[in-house]
This record gives sequence, structure tokens and C-alpha cells, in this order.
Amino acid sequence: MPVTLQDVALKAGVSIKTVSRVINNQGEISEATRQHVLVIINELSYRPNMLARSLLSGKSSTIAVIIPQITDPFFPEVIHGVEDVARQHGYNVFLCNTNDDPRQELYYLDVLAGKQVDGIILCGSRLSVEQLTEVGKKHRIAILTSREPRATAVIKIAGEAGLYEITSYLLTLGHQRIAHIGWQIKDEPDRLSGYRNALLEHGLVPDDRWIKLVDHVSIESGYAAAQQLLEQAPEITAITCYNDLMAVGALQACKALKIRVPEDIAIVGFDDISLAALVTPSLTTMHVPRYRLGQMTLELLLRVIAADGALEEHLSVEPHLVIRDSCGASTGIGPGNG
Amino acid sequence: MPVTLQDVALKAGVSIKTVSRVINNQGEISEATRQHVLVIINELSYRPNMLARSLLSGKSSTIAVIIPQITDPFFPEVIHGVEDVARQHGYNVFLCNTNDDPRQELYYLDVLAGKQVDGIILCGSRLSVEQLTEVGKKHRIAILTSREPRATAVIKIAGEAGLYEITSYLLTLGHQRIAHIGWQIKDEPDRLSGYRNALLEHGLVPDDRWIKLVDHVSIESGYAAAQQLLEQAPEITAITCYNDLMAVGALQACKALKIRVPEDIAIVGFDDISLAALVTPSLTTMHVPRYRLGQMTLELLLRVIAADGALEEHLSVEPHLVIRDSCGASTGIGPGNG
DNA sequence: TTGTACGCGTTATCAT
DNA sequence: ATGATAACGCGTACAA
Repeated sequence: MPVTLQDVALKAGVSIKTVSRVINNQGEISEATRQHVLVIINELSYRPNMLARSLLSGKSSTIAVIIPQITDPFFPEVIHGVEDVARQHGYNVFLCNTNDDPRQELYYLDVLAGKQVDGIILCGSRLSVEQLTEVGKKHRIAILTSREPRATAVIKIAGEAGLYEITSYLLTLGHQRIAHIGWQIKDEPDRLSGYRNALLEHGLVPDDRWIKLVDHVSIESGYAAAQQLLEQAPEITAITCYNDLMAVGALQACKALKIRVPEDIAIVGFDDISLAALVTPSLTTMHVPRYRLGQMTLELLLRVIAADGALEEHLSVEPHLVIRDSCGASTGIGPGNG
Repeated sequence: MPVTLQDVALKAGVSIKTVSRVINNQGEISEATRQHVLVIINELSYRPNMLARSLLSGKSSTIAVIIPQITDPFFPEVIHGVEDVARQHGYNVFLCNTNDDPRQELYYLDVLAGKQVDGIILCGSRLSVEQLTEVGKKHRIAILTSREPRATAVIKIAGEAGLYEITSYLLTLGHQRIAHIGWQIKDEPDRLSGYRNALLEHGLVPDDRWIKLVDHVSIESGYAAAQQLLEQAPEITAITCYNDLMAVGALQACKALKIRVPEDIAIVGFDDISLAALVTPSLTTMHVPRYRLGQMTLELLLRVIAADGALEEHLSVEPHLVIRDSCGASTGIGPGNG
């Protein structure tokens, strides 16, 4: 069914190698035969079989992106950046969605090795730091994460600095009883630390009753956590969240409990997904350049590939504060002056 | 660098074929050598080279999904469905994002043929119906669309019926001067027709001044279109939109113009993306089962592959009405009784 | 039960 | 300037 070099050579009355030369326009060929072969190629609409080419060259011009959940709006934009740069460099990208399951991560890592991908981008991995470090040794890989695996190529989102900044911002507005809805995951005390440190530096002692950790990041889990928080600790005047999805959940919990935002309580998110600007009140949050992050991660992966996997590089990306309505600051409303 | 059958055979002191047999546990082998070979395989952590296997078999266990924009929240859920079913069947999926550019669609179609994918899913194509029909002949493909290409495997979202239903709903609520913000694309009068037909059946003549077509589907374009509409035809009491993104844009335009929704005007969307439930007021819209759609499309593609490309099948998926707050009906507010 | 030879479609080496 | 041949890693057909 598919047209091969053989077919073209036969029809053109030349050898396979001659056709091959035309395809890769290498070596000296008479212009006459070149043109002739080109005609036949078009007639038969021949396409080189990349599988055969890859088998020989050892390079598949294929990379893979492993993500936990494509429906989490954080990832499509990262993928967008990855894909754009990949196309520019002639790579195709396998999309691997793990549904938040670390076993599926390992499964895909295995499968992809067999598929001879040239490299792998691992985003938001649910593996432990030890596993990540191990994986980094076995595969050509670039990791986008908030953790700290060693001896690999990593781009880290500065979650600690981010939560430090946004918590400090709330303190500046006059808030004192600030809660945190975090993500219960091993080896990632990152954002929670930022929250804690900001409080400590202002002479406040973080109260464990004001911290709720959930094991799954979603609007629903944010809703549930906020609900419990608001019932068990009604004295709080602000909630910091692991990310925007949870913050939106918290926003809805407040709506359900008839608690006004920002008048009664301030809520902040993290990531600045487009949803953050669209909810009411719009969400004050830390902006993370996701498209750019995708580009950067692929560029890093290309360096890993070029270095034959022997590349150790740690980059950090700093988010920045985006002030909207959910803290009331932009309209002068807040516990200090409302 | 990578371990091959050869390497395993050598170290195990057997022939290549014996190792091959163990891998595919086919043929009769003595349990002793089987176990021995298995040990070596694990020691060397050998993985079969799928490229070589595919080259021989002519099947790559790889399919591709081509979409216009991964950041459009419609597509990630479709992909989610595709990916889940693909994994169950041992397929890997290439993600191809065309950035709304039909030329990139054709480019990818070309590249993927060379990559020897077993099949292609084409979502939201920007190609003309003629091109689509042509593409359907050349590739093993399943198309998810609102158009009507012929002689291929197609799943169609019933846009006409959808807009007919939602427009009828507005008419039931007492609206008479209903506008439409549509998508300017060749061969797709689909949703616009549904809107028109609903009006006609109720004895109303669609007014061209109440119809705005945009050439790019986004929140921004919906915003701009609604703005113009509200300035040029302030008499309208409701706006139907091509999809939720445009409806959200319209919602924001109203907010900016201090026009209350639903008190002053009703707005409806299409798709029921999760954003629809999160904006204020929440959006009345037509629900489209996107995850299921993804599953269905891959299942269809598997049939196309099984039929060696010679499959002509047309499926239609009907959306259903989801009533929320943007028409005021759920709270009894509307032009008829407000 | 196990091994040998060939072919998948391509590129590289070495002739001619 | 062009062509025969080997090799990439694997599975199939046939032999031993």
C-alpha cells in the first residue's frame, strides 16, 4: 500500500540509492536525473518512511510530554508552548495523560523508551523525589516541577517565593488571621513554607487549625476545604490557596455560605489561569508564564538531548503578583480600612 | 547504547530467536531457558525496539489527534477521552496543534503519513468540505466536526438542532428580538440555521442587523461582537452565541456597558465548558459530552483502521439544554415576567 | 526445543 | 554520476 523508495526507483528506471540522494539532496547527481526522479516522486506522492529512517539513525524526531491531567487548565498552555517549539525543530510530540496516577507515569516512561523517543518532558509528576532522580538517570528527560530532584535537568516554579510574596501582600493589607489550603504531597512543603515563613517574619505564629491540606487539586477539593475551614475557624480573614482551581472552589464555598468576598474575607490563588480573571470577584493571584514555561522546558530538553542525557541544569521561574478584586485592595476595601 | 535482542542473546548464550520467543511468549521453549533468558532480560533491562517491530509489521500502534487550539477548553476534554481509550488499546497518541491554521493541518497530515501512524483524528478542522473529503480518501481518519464531509467516518455535533432548541427556549421565555453571534466559516451555516429556523417557525423574520459573525472564536471576539451588537441594536433582549467562549465575552461586554444579565438581556452559550458554570451569572447553554465524544471518535477510528480505511460512517451527537442563570428563567426573571 | 536466513524501508560505504 | 551491498532491530518461515 505505501509507496517505497523501491517503487520510485523502479518507475524512474534508476537505482534506489539515486532516489535516496534526490530525497536528501546530497551527493552529486546530474540535474537531468534529479528532475526526472522528482517528477516520479510527485506522481507517486512518495513519503519517506520515518520508521525506517529512525531505526537506522537512532533518532526518532519524537518527544513526549507526560502530564497528570489535560483537563487542568494549567497544562494545555504549557503543552502549547512545548508543541510550538517542537514543531519548529521538526519534532512530533506524544501526549501522555496519567490521570494523576504515578503508576501510569512509570508505565508511560517504560512504553516511551520502547518507542525510542528522543526525549521526555515530565510535568507535575506525582513521583517521589527519589523516583524522579532515578528516572532522570535512565531517560533523557526535562522535568517541570515544584520539587527538587537532583542530578537532572529541572525547571522549578518558585512556589515558596510565590506564597511568601502573596502572603506578605495580605499582611500588608492588614490581614492577621490568614489561612492556607494546600496540597498534601510528599516532598513538597514548598508553597506551605512560603506561607509559613511570611507569617513568621511578621512575628505571627502559623496556626495549624488554619491550614488544610487536600490530596487532590481541584475546584471541588478547594470548595470542601474552604467550607471546613470557614466552619472550624470563622475568625480567619483571608485564605491563601495552592492554586487558582482551589481558590475558585473557595470562592464558591464563600458564596454558598453567604460570606462576601472580599468584604468579609480575602482569597488568593496561584498560577493566574485564565479562569482567575473571569470569576466574580476576579482573583488576585501569582502569575506563572505557562506558555513560556513550555517553550523553556522543550529548549532545555533539546539541550539534554544534545548532551546525550548528560546534562545537569536547574532553572527557576519566579511568578509575579497580579492584583485583582478578591482581596479588595484594588478598590480600597479590606479589613484595615473597610 | 540501547540494549538489543542480540545483546540479550549473547549474554544468555542462546540464539536471537529464542529470546524473541520469550519476549512474545510464543512457541514451545523449555521452562529452564525461558527463566534464564528472563533473568538476563531484567538484568539488562531490555525493551523491544518498537520502531523495528513497526517497520516489520506495518503497524505503529500510534494514532494522532489534530486540533486547532489546545488552549480552547473544548479540546482538552475531547483529548482526555481519546487518550484514555487509546491507552486501553495500546496506542500512543501524537498531539498536533494547528494554531487555527489550515496550512498547518495539511502539514501535519503529511508528516503523520510519513510517521506511519495507524490513524488520525481530526477535530474542529478549518479545511473546506472538499478538502476534508479529499483528506478522508488519502488517510485513515475519523473526523469530529460540525460540517458535512462525505465518504468518510464522521461524528457530527448537531449544531443546528442545538441552536434551534436554545433559541426556541428563549422564545418560550417571551423574547422576540433575539440576536446571534456566529462563526464566519465556510460550509458551516449550521448553528446559524438553527437560530434562523427557530425564529421562522415562530413567525419571526431574522433581522440581519441582529446577526454578527466573527472569524475567530474566542472570548475577545465575543466581547467585541456583543459590544457592536448592543450599540447598533439596543432593542435586542437576548443573544445566542456560537459557543460558551463567545458567550462569556458577551457577558463581559454587558458588564462593561452596565447592562444587567439576565434582567436587561439574556445570553446563552453552546458546549457547556466548565467555565460556563463558573461565571456570574452562570451560563445557560447546550451541553456537549466532550469526554464521551473523544471516546467515541477513537472507537470510530479503530473501526476505520480495522476496515483498512474503507469505512463510511456518520454519527450525530445531540447536545441538551442546561438551564442556569443567564436567562433568568431559573429565578423567574425575564422579559415576560420581570 | 532451538537456530538460520530473509525481509521491512532506509541510509552509508565502497565500487564502478 | 550512479549502483550493489550491508546494516539498523525485529518477526516469520523454515530447518535442524
